Amino acid sequence: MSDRLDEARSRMWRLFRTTYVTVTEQIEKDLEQAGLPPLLWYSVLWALERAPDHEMRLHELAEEVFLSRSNITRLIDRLEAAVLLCRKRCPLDRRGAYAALTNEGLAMRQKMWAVYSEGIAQYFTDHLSQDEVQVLDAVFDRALTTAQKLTHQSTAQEG
Amino acid sequence: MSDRLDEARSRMWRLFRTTYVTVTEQIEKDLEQAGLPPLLWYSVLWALERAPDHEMRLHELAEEVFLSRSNITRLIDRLEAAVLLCRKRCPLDRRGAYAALTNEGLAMRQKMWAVYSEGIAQYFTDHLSQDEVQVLDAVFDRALTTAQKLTHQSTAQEG
DNA sequence: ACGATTTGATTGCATTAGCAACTAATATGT
DNA sequence: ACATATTAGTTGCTAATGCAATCAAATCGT
Repeated sequence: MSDRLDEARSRMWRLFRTTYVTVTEQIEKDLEQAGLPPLLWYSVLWALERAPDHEMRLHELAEEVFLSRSNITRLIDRLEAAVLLCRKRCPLDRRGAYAALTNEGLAMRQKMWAVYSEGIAQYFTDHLSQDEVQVLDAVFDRALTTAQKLTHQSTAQEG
Repeated sequence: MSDRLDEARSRMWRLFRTTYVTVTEQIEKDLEQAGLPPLLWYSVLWALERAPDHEMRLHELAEEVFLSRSNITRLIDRLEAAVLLCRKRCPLDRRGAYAALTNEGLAMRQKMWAVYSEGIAQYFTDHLSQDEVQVLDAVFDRALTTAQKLTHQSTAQEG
């Protein structure tokens, strides 16, 4: 199995990982310093903003932001308490609930994006050529597609 | 500020982030399924294995694995309880402590690497050409260097 | 040399995370 | 149609995280 992963690839993986953590951590600090909520909140707000009618079912959100069910409940609690979204009953499935973006949530996402995008640029993408961006895009797109295929495959086998 | 980050770059960032989370999460699951500890433990063991005499000061480790001081204390507690490392007094600085890798820790890292490397390959690097690996390596290396420079700069200003 | 500051590690406390158990509602299989 | 299984969401419990406070030891300034 160590044959599959040559020196260059494992080195690259290490850099990948470190870059992710470093950049993300720095952005989190910038957000906090600006008195804004963490990146996770941004992910939720952004997912809702893209969704039709600015609302999503909780389990869809959980999948979108890679969180467990129980955790999404509590996260939505906090966002609701901050009036960035509100819960709505689902008429078609009376078990279910929607999380719906509020105007405050919309405004908050924009405020966060100012800091967030600045961080992405400053700590990462400013130093990339157009060609490099292209390569990274292609690579991640491919990796994601296959990784997700494998993931669903294995979960299907389990159940 | 949105000028600095064009469509291609922000899309690429989103893919970068999602790829990292997806691949990492899948590897964590594989480790757990194999009855092995999480990736964080691996990072510690691997850092120690590379270090001279297989031992490092706690604060060095904290920096290496991006954890707060208090957290590294508790993490080392757990690893010590699992006999994968042991604390050693530092003769030069009597405040300080070393974490020193044990034989069990060495063996554990190797066992984990079998699963870990398999995951890296399967979910990510198998689908990359040599050229792509080269580009990613260069890009991350550059990003890391500048991000770390900026980070230390800002913390220096603060203090 | 000695008081003031900084640094290394640990502990207390509050927040956040995941797993498992639970409730309610829907889907399925005969 | 009715018992069974699945799915959606919430809640209880435990583990893990970060910040602030603490304690001990080293360093700095004079």
